[in-house]
Amino acid sequence: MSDTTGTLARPAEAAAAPGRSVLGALNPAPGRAARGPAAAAQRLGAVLAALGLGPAETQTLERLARTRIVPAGQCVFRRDDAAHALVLLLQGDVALGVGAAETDFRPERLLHAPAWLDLSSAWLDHGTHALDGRALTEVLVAELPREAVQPALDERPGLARHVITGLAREVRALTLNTHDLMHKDAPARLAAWLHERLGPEPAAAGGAGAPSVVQLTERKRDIASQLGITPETLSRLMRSFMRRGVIDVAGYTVRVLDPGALAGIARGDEPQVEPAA
Amino acid sequence: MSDTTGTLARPAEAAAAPGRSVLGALNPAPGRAARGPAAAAQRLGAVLAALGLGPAETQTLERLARTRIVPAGQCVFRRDDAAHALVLLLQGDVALGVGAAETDFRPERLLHAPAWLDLSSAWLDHGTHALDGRALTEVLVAELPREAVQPALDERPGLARHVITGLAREVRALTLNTHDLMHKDAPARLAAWLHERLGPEPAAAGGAGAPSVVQLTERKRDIASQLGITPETLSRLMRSFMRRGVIDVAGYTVRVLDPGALAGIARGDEPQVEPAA
DNA sequence: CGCGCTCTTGAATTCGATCAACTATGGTGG
DNA sequence: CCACCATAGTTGATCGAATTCAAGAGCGCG
Repeated sequence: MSDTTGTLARPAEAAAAPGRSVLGALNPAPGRAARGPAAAAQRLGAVLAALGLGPAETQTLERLARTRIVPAGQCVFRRDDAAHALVLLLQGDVALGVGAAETDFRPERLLHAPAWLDLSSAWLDHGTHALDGRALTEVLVAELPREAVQPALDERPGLARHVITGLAREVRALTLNTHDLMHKDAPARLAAWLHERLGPEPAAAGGAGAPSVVQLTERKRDIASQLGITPETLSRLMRSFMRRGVIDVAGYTVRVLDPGALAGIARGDEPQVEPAA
Repeated sequence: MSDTTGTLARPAEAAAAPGRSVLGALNPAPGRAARGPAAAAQRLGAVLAALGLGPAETQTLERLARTRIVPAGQCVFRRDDAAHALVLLLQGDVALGVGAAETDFRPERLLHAPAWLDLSSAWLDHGTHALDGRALTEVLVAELPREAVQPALDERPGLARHVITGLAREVRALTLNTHDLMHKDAPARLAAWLHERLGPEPAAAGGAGAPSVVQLTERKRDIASQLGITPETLSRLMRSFMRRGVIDVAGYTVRVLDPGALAGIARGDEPQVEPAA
């Protein structure tokens, strides 16, 4: 098949996207969590700051947090576990989804540090985590017990504000996702997913000067799982887009040739015509 | 078809479920919103109290709120409208969904007063409402401008706590909904929906003494839309469940004959066998 | 009564899943 | 070094669930 070859066995960890903005400096040892209490504490402070918290709030939370290392493949938390703490992902990648064993686990969302793993469950009485959290790499997490955060919240308005904003963002993302699942078909969802990871490409004036590239950092089966489709369907869709000249796929590298067409497919208004040739 | 008849044209508004618990007294004039500033203010206070806010928080919010009446069929807010305020539903029913005109509007969630209509969007910078909100009946809403709520939040910890809890509940509901959409088929989703509206029926010892009844208060097409299926499929599923002896449908009244079987279908572990006869 | 609305039922169709090879890659151990 | 195996992805054939299209039935209302 011509030159569609690329590394197949795994998405190259070394090929991770170059760190961007403030968070760039936050990935010192990719794939390996910071070892030792001192390193963990330092990392916690950096992550809290990166999430937009002020120095005072950061210090308050640092005192409450308990950090924990979870080896790759293990569960960070299980759904139906009582959620007594907010969970923050300091380092590594975690999949939120369902499934008993490491096999047959179906990820619904993938998170990369730094990010909140579960900012909501602990606030609900008798709340449990809604999903399993499974470490994809070795992972460093911080847990903030609700009982301890509660009073801190009352004293530090900035903290409450941060929690509210984080939750609001999550509500928005979930609402949009739900909408897509209900009303968009598989091609539209994939196109939207790809288009979203393009970032704001400011209208390259030149022709084929700098085609936008999306590097897939996760296995295709996990991407498919997030989109609510099977790996087979994902593969067929990729090929279909390729035949239409919208993208060019080589292994885990996707070059987007026609962002406009991609957006059209994502909106669902594209008539799905495919050249017979 | 024997006695499956029932009122067809509309779900009888008068047949609304009997008011339950604290909220029973909150529906004085069903179908018609409280008229006049005084009535609106009183209703606002009652709703805030019913939502679990203390007297101090209630008074604070009462001062900030602006109430508004929206006639049936009109939009309470449009998606892509800038969201500058939290929106609270004081009276009436609203559908959250998408669709330009009153026809071809696809509801994704239905809300009955008292409830938060949009507790999240206003917290996001440049935030817009994620969905259209369309009044199904004449509706009374209260809007709490974010700029005004913000400082109140810093002074009254109970307020922040309430917002956080509300958002956390929403995150949980959306997460579970997303999960169902991705992994459950149509019969399972419908069964789960029905089972949820059964309420905690405490194991009726008697035989066919008091079969649990679910009164549908909305059009079946709207129920289907919420479940992400077509009205035709909903109709077929209802009939299928009926043939299996799980439920009995008469117009907008659904009698659940076998809650256990319903739960089984909802879990998806039921082998979908249907008696040939 | 006829019109408009909602729901129902049937037939045809289509999208995506499932099942089953087969290819490509990387790691392991002889 | 190479045979061997495990894993990831691709491709094709087939199946089935749910939508679409089309027609009909029940009910309320002017």
